[in-house]
Amino acid sequence: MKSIAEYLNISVTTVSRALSGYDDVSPNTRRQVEEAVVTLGYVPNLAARRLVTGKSDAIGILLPVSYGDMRDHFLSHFLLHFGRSLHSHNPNLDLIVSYAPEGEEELSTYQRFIDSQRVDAFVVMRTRKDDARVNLLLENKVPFVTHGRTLSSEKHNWIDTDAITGFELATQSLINKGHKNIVLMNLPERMYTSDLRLEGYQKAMRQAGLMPEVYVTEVSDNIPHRLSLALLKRQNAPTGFICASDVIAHEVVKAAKELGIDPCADINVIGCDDLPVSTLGDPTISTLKSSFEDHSNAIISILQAQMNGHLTLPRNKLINYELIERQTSENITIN
Amino acid sequence: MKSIAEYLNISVTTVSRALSGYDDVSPNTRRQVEEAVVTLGYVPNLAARRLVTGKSDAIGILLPVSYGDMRDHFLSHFLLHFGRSLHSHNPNLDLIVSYAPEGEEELSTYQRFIDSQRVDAFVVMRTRKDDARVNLLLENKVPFVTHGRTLSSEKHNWIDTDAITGFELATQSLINKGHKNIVLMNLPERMYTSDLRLEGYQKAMRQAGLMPEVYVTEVSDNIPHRLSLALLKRQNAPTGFICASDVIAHEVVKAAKELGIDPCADINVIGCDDLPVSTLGDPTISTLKSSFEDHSNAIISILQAQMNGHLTLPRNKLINYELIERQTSENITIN
DNA sequence: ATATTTATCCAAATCGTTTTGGATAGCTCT
DNA sequence: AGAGCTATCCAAAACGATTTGGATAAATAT
Repeated sequence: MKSIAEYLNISVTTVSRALSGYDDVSPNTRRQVEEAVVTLGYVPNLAARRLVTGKSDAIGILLPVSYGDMRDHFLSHFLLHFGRSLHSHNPNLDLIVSYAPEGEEELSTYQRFIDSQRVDAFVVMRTRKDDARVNLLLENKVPFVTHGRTLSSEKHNWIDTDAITGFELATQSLINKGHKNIVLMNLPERMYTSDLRLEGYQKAMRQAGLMPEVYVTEVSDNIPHRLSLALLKRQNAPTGFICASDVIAHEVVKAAKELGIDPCADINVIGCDDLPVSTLGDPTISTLKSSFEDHSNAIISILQAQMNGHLTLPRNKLINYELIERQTSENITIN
Repeated sequence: MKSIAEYLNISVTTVSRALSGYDDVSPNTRRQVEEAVVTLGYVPNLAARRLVTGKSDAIGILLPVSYGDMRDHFLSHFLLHFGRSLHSHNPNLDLIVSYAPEGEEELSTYQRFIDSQRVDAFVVMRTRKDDARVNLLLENKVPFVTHGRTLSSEKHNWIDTDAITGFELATQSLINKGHKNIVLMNLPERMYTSDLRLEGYQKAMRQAGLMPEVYVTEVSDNIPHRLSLALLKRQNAPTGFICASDVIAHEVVKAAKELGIDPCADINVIGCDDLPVSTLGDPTISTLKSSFEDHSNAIISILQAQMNGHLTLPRNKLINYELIERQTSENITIN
């Protein structure tokens, strides 16, 4: 920048103001500066800019994955999509990815990030009902959006899938096919979304005068598999399975096949998230899909509004689920 | 930092030197400074530090994914693992993720990153045989490691899977089972790794006096599926399939099932990368696995050595493939 | 003709560190 | 006692941008 100033015999101030679009620089000099930028190949030094402005032009995302979760499907795909959206939206915004698994060091990791002003804003994934990260960020007055609601949603920005409507829809669709015995295989209640999914499921069941039956399982390892086997083997086995993740749905299908039960003709299974596993497997698995694109765009637009100070009240956005019917919810006959 | 200096009645210089571990500060003052850091809750301002040192304490990874690849399995999982390894190795190193799909803007994106000194080093994914990114980074003297070799590998740091040995091993294992008719379903030759995989396959086939037969396909959509159908339907159909990706292997299995061919008893299929798809499907798919952990650690250790200036000559590391035998390479009888 | 406004420019301060190049005082050694 | 060390400290100059608070000259208004 100094070299541009010398090259054009003007002051550094003017160069800076010309490039920042101030209106107290003549059209003529502005043009000259712009030309000089090209010929001299000037690229601003981010550290200097960040030092003086106090902004880092970066978004942080502290992944809540510990070692056991490393095959997490949702997060890794979401990350890829979010990064791409952010980049296409504003290539000058950096995405800084780091790790803060739920537990002891989670909050201190956030605190370090905040204190060092590494990022201007956060995206908080996998929100819990009562989420300490939210309080920490609110106290520090750092812009952020959560992916998922919390019990104090009215105090912060969030986006979320419309889990109630989505799971009501899915349950409804199985009810319409004549299923009487429909179970919900839900994720742990720690996450708020589990409550909402449960609510949607219960709503549909209640309306149809059916008895809700709910199980809670982690996505990992063989818990969902063992649970599926037990359910399918029992006397009055359920014929409809609403699953909080495609991975769980996949386990139900696998268990059914092991027991000689046709996962399409004898039972129906609906998963959630439209992960690759739901189309790659045989049979293909019906699922509740919400667009990563929509998630990312919603987050980014809220974030930008807040970073520009346009936001006084918290904003939020519900993303619709769409029921994708695949082989595991083909028509069947219930006796 | 100024507040610490005032608090202890010493100079800012001394505070800085105390914290940076210089030996011209007395043990006593050093202790006092350290205590003051805690009581005053001091956290260094990264922008200021970066401005003066010229280092950014960040690693950049510019993902070569365009919209069609968004379901890329390898990259998204690799990213998650690499990030975690980097973080556990040095939590103060940021990982900056951005996007530079192969094409027009690829190099200019790299150039912008280099010029703005956003990162100290790059990880370059999906290397091509003749990779312009490598030249650009070499010219700019920026530390980097490629994930995959190039034709000018001797000039830069790289890590790679030992594709020759791995694919030789996989091919060998099918030969040992009695297969005569083994095809390689390879990825496009643009990437160097395709050549090496081919070489390993050919080596094993030559040694056994068998005729190599190679097809090239992208991972995407229905190309591998159509190819599989055509191969399985023909007169003298192959019984062994070595696939450059689990996704391709999965398509072979799917095509076989569609044609009433048992993907375990009638043919054998071996994939590559040990992606979730290979264990989630039915049948489970045999695969060549290399540990993400090993990849990440190798990259990080080379990167750190180079960033510390310890490196004069380029370094590299070959990661072994391990053949994971699953249902698609169970014993079969070849007529 | 003088006062006021407008359009354009810039010197200097600032952001919070690190680094440079001594300064000082107390010891040790002849 | 004076020279040479050693241990400890620090003032000031960077780093490269933005922002503040005018300065200047030309145009306009009174």
